[in-house]
Amino acid sequence: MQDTTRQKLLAAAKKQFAEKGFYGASIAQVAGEVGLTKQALLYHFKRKEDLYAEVLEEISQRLLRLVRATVSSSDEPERQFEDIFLGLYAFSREYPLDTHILVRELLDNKSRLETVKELYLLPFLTEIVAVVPRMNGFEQVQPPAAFCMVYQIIGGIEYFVISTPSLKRMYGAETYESYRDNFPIELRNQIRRLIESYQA
Amino acid sequence: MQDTTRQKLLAAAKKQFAEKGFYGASIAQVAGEVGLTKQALLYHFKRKEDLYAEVLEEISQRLLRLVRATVSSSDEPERQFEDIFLGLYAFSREYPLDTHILVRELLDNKSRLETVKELYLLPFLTEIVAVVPRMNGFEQVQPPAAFCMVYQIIGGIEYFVISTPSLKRMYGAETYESYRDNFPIELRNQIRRLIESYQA
DNA sequence: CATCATAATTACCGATCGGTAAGTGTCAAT
DNA sequence: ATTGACACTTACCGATCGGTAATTATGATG
Repeated sequence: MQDTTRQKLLAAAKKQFAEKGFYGASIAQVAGEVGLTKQALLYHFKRKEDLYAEVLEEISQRLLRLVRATVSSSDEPERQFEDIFLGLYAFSREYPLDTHILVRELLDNKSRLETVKELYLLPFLTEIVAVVPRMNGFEQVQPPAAFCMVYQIIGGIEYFVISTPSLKRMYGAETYESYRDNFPIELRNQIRRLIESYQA
Repeated sequence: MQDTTRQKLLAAAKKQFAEKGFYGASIAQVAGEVGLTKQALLYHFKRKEDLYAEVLEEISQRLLRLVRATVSSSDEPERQFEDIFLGLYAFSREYPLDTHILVRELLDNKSRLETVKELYLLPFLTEIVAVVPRMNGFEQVQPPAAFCMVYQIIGGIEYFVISTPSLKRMYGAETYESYRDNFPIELRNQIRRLIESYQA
C-alpha cells in the first residue's frame, strides 16, 4: 500500500470538496494539508476542475462496482434489490465524504454545467432500476414508476447521511445515534413493504 | 404589494445562494441583479451572513406554517400525515430555490458551524414526527422509528427535487417529466403502504 | 560524469472576494 | 433655511482566489 503524493492530494481534495463544495474549497489549502504548496498540486492536476473531476470519477466508479457486486451476489431479484440499498447505506455511512460530494454535485451542476460530465450516476441508476421488473409481481411496473420507487429510497438514504451533523446538533449525540441505528431497520421495512405490496 | 429594495435584494440573494451556495454567491452580483452596488446591499445587510440568515429564516418559517396549516386542516392523523408530505412535495416543486438552500445548509453547516443557528428545522420535524403516534396502530411506535419513517419520506422528496437539473440532462426533458408526474403517485403509495402495514 | 525527466519551489499575475470609510443626493421635519 | 435621517455612490483596503513562468533539488539512466 503505497501512498503516492497524487493519492494524498486526492484524499485531501475529497475532504475539502465535501466540506466546502467546489467553490469553497481552495487548492492552496488542499496542498497545504499534505505539506505541499499550491503549485505542487497544480503540477499533478493542471486545473482545479481536473482535480475535482478525478475525485468525482473515483467515487462514481466505486458506487457502480458496489451495485454490480451486489447484483452478482444473489440470484433472487428481491434479495438483490434489498441488498443494494442496505449496501448503499453502509457505503454512505462508511464514506460520508463521498455522499456529500455526490449531493453537492446535484446542487452545483446547474452553475458548473458543461465542465464536468454529469452522467456519472446514470449507469448506477440504470443498474438498480433494471432490477425492479425482475422481481415477483413487478413485471408490469412501468419505467417511471420503477424509477420513482428506486429514487425515493436512494433519496431517503443520502438525505439522512448528509444530515448527520445537523441531526447531531439538533437532537444531541445520543439521540442521534439511536436514530442512526434504527435507520437501516426502517429502511429494510420500507423496502419489504414495497415488495410485499406487489406480491400480494 | 410593495416591492421594497430589501425584498428585491432578498429575492436575488435567495437565487444566488440556491444556485451557488454561500461561498459561491457574491454579494456584488446579488446587488447587481437589482441594479444596485455592493455597498447599497451592505447598507441593508451589514454582513453577508446576515443576508443569508434572513433568507434562511424566511424559508424555515414558511415551512413551519405549511406543516401547521396542514395539521389543522384535518382531524384524521392519517390524512394529516399523507397531506404533509404531498404538501411538502408541492411546496418544494413550487419553490425549488428554497429546497436547494435547505439541502445546502445540511451540507455546509459543518464548516460554517456556529454562525447560523441550525435549529431552523427542529420545530418543523418535531411537528411532523408528533403526528405518527396519533395514527391508528402507531401508538406503540418508538420515537427513533417514527423519526426514521418521517425522515426517509422527506429525504426522498427533497432529493428528488434537487435532482431536477441532473435528471433532465440524464434522461432528457420528456422522460424526466414522466418521472416527475409519477413521483407524487409513488410518494402517496409509499405513505399508504406504511400506514396500512401498521393497521393490518 | 552528464543528461534528463520528475517533483517541487519561489515569485508573481490579474481578478474577485467581503468589508470599511467617506461622500452625495433626496426629502421630510424643524 | 437647516438639520438630519435615509438610501445609495465612489473610492479603497487587505486577503485570497486560480493560474503562469521560471527556477531548483533529486534521482535514475546513459
